[in-house]
Amino acid sequence: MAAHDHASRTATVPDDGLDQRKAAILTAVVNEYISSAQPVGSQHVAGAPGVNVSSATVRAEMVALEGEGYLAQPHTSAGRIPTDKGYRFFVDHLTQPGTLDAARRRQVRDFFDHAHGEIEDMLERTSGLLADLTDCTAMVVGPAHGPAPVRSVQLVSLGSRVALAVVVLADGTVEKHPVEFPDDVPDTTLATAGQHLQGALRDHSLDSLPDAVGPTGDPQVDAVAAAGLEALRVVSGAGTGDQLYVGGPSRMAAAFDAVDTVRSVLTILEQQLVVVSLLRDVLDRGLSVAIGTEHGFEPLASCAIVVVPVSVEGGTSGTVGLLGPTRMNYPQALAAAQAVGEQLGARLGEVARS
Amino acid sequence: MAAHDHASRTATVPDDGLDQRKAAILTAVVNEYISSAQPVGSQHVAGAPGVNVSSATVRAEMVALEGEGYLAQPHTSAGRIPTDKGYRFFVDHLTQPGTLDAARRRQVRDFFDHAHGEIEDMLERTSGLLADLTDCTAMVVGPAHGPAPVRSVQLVSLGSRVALAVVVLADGTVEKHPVEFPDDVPDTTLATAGQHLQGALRDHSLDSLPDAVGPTGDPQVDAVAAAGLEALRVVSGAGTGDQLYVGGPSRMAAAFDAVDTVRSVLTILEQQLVVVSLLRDVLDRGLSVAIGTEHGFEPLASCAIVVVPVSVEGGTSGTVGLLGPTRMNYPQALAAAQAVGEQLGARLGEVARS
DNA sequence: TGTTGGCACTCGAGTCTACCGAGTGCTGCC
DNA sequence: GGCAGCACTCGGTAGACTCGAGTGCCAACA
Repeated sequence: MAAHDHASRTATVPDDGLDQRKAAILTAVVNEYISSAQPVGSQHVAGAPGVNVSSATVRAEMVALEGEGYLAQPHTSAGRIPTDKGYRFFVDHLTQPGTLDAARRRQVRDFFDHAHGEIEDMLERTSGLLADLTDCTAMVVGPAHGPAPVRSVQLVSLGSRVALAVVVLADGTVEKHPVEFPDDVPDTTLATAGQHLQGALRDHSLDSLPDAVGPTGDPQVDAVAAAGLEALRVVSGAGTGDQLYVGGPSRMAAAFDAVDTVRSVLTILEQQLVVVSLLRDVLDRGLSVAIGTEHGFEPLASCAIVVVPVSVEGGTSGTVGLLGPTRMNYPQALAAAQAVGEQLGARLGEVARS
Repeated sequence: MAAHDHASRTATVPDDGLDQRKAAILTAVVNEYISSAQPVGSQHVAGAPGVNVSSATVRAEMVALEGEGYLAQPHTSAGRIPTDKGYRFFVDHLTQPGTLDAARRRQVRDFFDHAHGEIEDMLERTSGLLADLTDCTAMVVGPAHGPAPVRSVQLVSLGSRVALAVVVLADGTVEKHPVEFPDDVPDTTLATAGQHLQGALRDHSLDSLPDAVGPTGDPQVDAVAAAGLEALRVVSGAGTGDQLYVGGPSRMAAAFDAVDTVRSVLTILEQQLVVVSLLRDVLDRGLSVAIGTEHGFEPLASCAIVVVPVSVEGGTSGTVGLLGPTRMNYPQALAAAQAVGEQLGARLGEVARS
């Protein structure tokens, strides 16, 4: 109780803070538990740098930390493990911005130096990179191309009554959707309608498509153009810009030893929509790390999520995320996600700007 | 030994065969083991349909089957489990072509009735369907569009020195690749070069691109066109046609209880190239089922693979496959894969033909 | 001669016990 | 307030034991 009083009344940092020694102890417990996955005993902590007191004192402090909810004991006579609140404090106050080690920094640089080809490929490979860097499952959400202006619209005939509406956006993405016609459409009509659409839509964004394109005088062309516009509207609604790329889901199998946990986490990861909205949710709440139940998504209660927005040209679009057990290496994960997110944004910006 | 002589000398089916009773016993063991995942004892088998003998007789036959390599015993005083050879015989001789049950058949029909939109989406969702049908991990390899003729080529400007080469193929797929130029290229030059390429390449396939397109008289246009052609060559080489879609990898976590096995299998599944060539390998060897070590790929020794080629318009391109534990439900898996493969082929054919 | 009931045997799985030791909470001394 | 000392707790491991499903063998039988 003395310890408790000390913490709540005379702590160095008044309110949500812990005095320096408690902080050092919490840090030691978190670090040790992250690397060993075993409950941490007072002896180990006493030997840690920054904690120059005996194990007995550490024990007393640990009792206090447990009372305040930062640590938990799986059972009496076991060491302590951090609670979600403990991790939260660690992430918020005990870990400096942190940078990647040299090897990883080079790996990121090399990757983006050699990144080329289609944007989708690059996002996919980026998720692999991030998984490699952190040993967590990585999630990359492609930039929503809402604001990207249309560069080209084309109707390509695939058959007498089927065409493909192909639209190229300024960010280098290509969207397409099949269009079916009730009657045969001659190639010339298709081409004319395509050009008409292109003229009308160029530099619009998919988010702000006009309700209709002006008449051309030829009713058949108008009909075809209207059908094409409809297809583009579908594309814009489907929002393939929110495409999710998951890298290294197998890492989740290494993170847990209960096969049930693994299965349920993998099941979640298969649901793009769920994952994307989960990431958005976390970001919307202004967090970059969601630990345990903080994201309010029960099935991932034993996981932590790291999210970093990708900003392209000032605006933010796209997300880079990491999923791992709550005892993940937060500093490293954050640093890696930030580095990759930054580089990715720069790279995407290049394409858009060039 | 009497039993053994009986089997090897006087069996009804002379060579690779088993007499009817042994076959019935093997069938019972396989079926029981598939559904229970527990070693099967002689009593259970004696009660199975088609086996009207006592457990003692079953035991004698089991000894023979074990001697011939169809069954194995995890340890003395445990029941028998089928060996890879046992599964093989079961698949080859003891299971009739088999059809899907009504509910699943309807599920497949409904799916393809409502399948629409982009081909990639459909393939992705098809893998999900197949996983749902079989409770295995499904693999769908997109049709290589080697033979599909080019319907449209376009160079779209993304910046003064960057364009996107976009090619639409008759099968409804769209490929693209960025093209960079050493100098600024005016839009008109780009458009002219694009049209020139389109004229020269239309109805070629990506597999048989010409070495060069004829000169236009304008050297800058020629240079741009050559760069565009080069980009298309990259696209053709990259062969996104062999794109792999993996559905329901989480099912592998339910199939094994060793988390290590799960992890290594998932790691394999993340390597597109490995999986695609594995499937191709199995098909090339004329198999539709590869059990255990038959595929010669060590890390998947405890898995079985079911492969069905997808034939579009007579020719075969694309593959659907299933990955599960060796004790998977082969008849159902085969039936589902065949049904889905067939429907998928028909659907892809429709697009190509229409 | 093939089939069967009977029987002794095997061995994994589960239960119980004892023990070890890492770790705790407490207490009294400095 | 910090610390050494100490009794205590309790999970994990190892060994003894039991249980029972399942086996292999054998003698009897149709």
